[in-house]
Amino acid sequence: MRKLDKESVVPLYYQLKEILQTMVDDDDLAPGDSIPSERDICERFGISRMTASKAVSALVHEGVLYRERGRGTFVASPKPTCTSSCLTGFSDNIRAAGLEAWTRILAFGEEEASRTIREVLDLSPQEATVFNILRLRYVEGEPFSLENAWVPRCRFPGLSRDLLEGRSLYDLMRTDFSMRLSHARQTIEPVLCSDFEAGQLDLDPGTPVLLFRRVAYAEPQVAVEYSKCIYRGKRFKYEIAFGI
Amino acid sequence: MRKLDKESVVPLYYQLKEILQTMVDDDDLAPGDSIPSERDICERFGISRMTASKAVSALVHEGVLYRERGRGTFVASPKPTCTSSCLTGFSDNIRAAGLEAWTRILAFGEEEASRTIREVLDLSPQEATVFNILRLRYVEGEPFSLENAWVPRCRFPGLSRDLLEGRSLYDLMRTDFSMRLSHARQTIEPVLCSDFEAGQLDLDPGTPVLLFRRVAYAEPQVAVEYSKCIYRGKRFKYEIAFGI
DNA sequence: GATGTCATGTGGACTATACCACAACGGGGG
DNA sequence: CCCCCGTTGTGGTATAGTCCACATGACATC
Repeated sequence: MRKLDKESVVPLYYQLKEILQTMVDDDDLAPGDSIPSERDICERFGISRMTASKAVSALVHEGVLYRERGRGTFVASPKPTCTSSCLTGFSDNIRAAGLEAWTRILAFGEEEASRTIREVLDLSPQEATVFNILRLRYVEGEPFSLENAWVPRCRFPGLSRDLLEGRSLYDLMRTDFSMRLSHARQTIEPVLCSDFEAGQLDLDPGTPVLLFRRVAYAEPQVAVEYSKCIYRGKRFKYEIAFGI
Repeated sequence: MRKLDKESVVPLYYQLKEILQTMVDDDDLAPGDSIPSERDICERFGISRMTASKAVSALVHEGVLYRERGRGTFVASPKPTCTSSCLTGFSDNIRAAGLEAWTRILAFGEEEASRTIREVLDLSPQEATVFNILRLRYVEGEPFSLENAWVPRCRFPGLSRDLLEGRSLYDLMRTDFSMRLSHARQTIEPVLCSDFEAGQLDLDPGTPVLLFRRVAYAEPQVAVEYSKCIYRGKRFKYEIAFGI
């Protein structure tokens, strides 16, 4: 057990936090294991409980540990990192709100649909090739959302990066493929952005953002797009009017 | 200046945090303004410095305030709001989905409305008394959301904790006050939950959650409720169907 | 006028202590 | 055998005080 240096300029709680973090990293403590109680820690390291608690709190805040009142503090399971870097969008109505908006295509590829996407888009194995489009959207010159969309190749023959450049995907569906969207279903959930997403959106990694997952339908019940979109939440709020 | 209720189950630091948040929201404090020093706050509210510091820390963590050693604590620049309204049929009714739901009232108080709440609810100074209701909602036995609601006393004479116990606020509005809600406006933003919120919702502090701010209207354009609601995002996703 | 010093006020860190709510456990009584 | 009820240990909150590092402005000195 490492000791604390009470003369150091590094705060005690921070030193203690590093020690605990190391123990978790080194598997001295496995997920689900309890760490020593705060009172134990005080005694072992010769510090006050507030200081011990502060170190533990920091790790709890980072998701390394979790507390249960009356039971103890435990090592959390490693978070399934959301590196899927899947993102999507629905911001056609940004312009309708009178804001300047434009889109940069980061990647445009053709690939075999994963099982999830095949199921969501209801694709048979014969038509399981999809276009995967990763776009970064700007509003008023600021990065706004990172959008990852999949559309079945069979429904959009000849779709290419050049064709999409500078245009809205939905507009293109309408004009070039005579496809009118009828509705969409989407879910919203709050997540912490990954390093990549943070870099693209000009945020600090770990900033809370909104993840929209969407399936868009054309004609009755024909899924034509699946997308996952990360929205900056700190700067933009979504206003929704609804009937009760 | 609102007071703290030392008898409440709501922690003092959390009450103080809400007060400070309100002051920022109400523009009693503009971006760049310094807030009272921690020692000032202690004295004014009759609490210890650790408690004051904890409240300030929470707001610093949320980006509402920032500290500068030796200088003070200041109000951060607000997040620019971008509203994109989409037509949605948003179902507020969990029970309609066939799930068991119940509510625990954590606090029921009567207080003078802050300026923001007065403006939002369109209250004249003569009728600026509001009921403040803090409720924890459970779905299928699990904590689901933490809702802080304000309703004008003048519109709900005789409303009490007992009256609300075990009932839906909206149901009560309808049956006991003959008030029919027409619509509501709300914004969604992703935030990191505080220690208190985490405790109530059985989450780890810092877990990303959804913050819904809502204004509900009865009859054409009469605001009858303002609420801030924290939803667990990890387990429950909001599904929204919308036309394009 | 420029410069250095010092008092003051700020947040940062820490101690020592207290009481509470909750979970787990175990013993005693039905 | 099961259930109730203390006991014990845990984290949650709060108090009252201490010392430190840093920023600022007033003031004295050069």
